[in-house]
Amino acid sequence: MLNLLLIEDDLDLAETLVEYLAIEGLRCDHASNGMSGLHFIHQQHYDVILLDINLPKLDGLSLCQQIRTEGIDKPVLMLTARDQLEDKLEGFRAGTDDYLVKPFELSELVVRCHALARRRSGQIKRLTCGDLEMNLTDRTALRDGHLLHLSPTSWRLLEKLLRASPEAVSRRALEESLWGDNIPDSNSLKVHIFNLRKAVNSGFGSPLIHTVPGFGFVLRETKHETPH
Amino acid sequence: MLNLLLIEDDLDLAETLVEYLAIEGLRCDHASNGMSGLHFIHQQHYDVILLDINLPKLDGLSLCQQIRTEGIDKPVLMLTARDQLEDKLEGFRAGTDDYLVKPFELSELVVRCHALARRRSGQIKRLTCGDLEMNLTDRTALRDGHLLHLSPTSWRLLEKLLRASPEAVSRRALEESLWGDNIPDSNSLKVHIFNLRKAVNSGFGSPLIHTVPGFGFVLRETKHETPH
DNA sequence: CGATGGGGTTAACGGGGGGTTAACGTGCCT
DNA sequence: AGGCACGTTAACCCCCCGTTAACCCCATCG
Repeated sequence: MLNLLLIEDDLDLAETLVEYLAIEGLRCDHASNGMSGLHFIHQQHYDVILLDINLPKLDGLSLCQQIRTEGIDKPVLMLTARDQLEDKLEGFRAGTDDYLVKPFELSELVVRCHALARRRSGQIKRLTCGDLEMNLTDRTALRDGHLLHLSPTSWRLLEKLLRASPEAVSRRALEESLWGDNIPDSNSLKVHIFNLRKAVNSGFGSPLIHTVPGFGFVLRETKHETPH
Repeated sequence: MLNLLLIEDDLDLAETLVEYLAIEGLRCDHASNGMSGLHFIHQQHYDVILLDINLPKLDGLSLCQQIRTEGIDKPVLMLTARDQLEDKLEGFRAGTDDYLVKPFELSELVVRCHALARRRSGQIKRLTCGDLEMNLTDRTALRDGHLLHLSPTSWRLLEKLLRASPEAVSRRALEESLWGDNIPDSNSLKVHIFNLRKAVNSGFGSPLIHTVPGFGFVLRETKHETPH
């Protein structure tokens, strides 16, 4: 879920926006002047910052410039009634990422927020299954929030299984994805699966890696038990 | 210098645009239909893609969707005469990053291009990660307020890692950013990483530079460790 | 019953990835 | 010349990790 910060001195407009954004499933804090907005930004993480230009205490352009020189690289979307070309150019010069002229359609604001957030943090490609999450870009794997320690091959195995999930993967396919054409004739795969199981299930309740007898393995949250 | 691709079937408009962009110092290739545009994208690196929606062969929306599903994450800016809300929403749904309605001011297009391309391409003058901060203008690096002494290559290494942070960087990419095409076949990178570590971690508690086994390195604040 | 075979577990070994150190050369500064 | 900073290279060490071969469990079947 996205986490936004709205910096806007028109309280009516702010309230409307926050409410609407909530309906659309976006959390949104609100600051009513520039200094307060700056404070919020330093305090907490936001995916996108919605910034009015006419603000008391510290105007939007200065605020934007300031956080940029501070090295804060958060996406900024300026919301303002100023529709002249020179205003826009000034906004971008100050370091904004997008510029929307009031009055605007709420739904356009929402999709632009998503676009901005995706470009910055959404470039991260992640695979998940239950409480297991694999982050391809920073190459970390987490189970229930805890960092897992995976060897290179364990990593590749898990990636393959996760990509296929909830489908099962045959031994053959797994071996091929690890070794290509020349597959060792030993039980190497078994050992790697074993290690992977140990790493993924270490201390956690339900196992995620299940074996499919006579075929291969699956990664899925709950395996249907059929009492017999 | 930015490298753009314009996909637009109106040849007059295209020519005008390309010329104007050249004046502003932006290189711009031109494709006159969707299929050709796709070909260009696969062929070469672009910083931003300018995309018309009404296109012969393959329309802009489909093209955008397609490259997104291919995992191509380049910034896309849609240029179109369609100004209705629903058109815009459709554009963003297809995965565009920005949407500009014709006719538009050329200078606005330029600043939006820069905004889209800015992220990893250098305009940011100050990079930080935790208590580490790097000031590109006066070429100083501080850790917890203390000045770090970095050799030129250590500096370049750190900059590369910092720009990518919190993403991991492969050994290959690091070597290429240091030496370009002719990479030494020795363990030079190892030594430089070692020196950089010494400089960055000198006397401080948590290390910031982590190795990703079998891949490369990351710069990030320490994550939660597993309870064994 | 014992044989068989698929799957799980464990430990030993060996190579290599990665870390560390020092020597050498080169350019620069005095 | 001498000193210094820096990049490169080679040598060395350690321990992780992949491989392998055992062994174990247990189901199925003759």
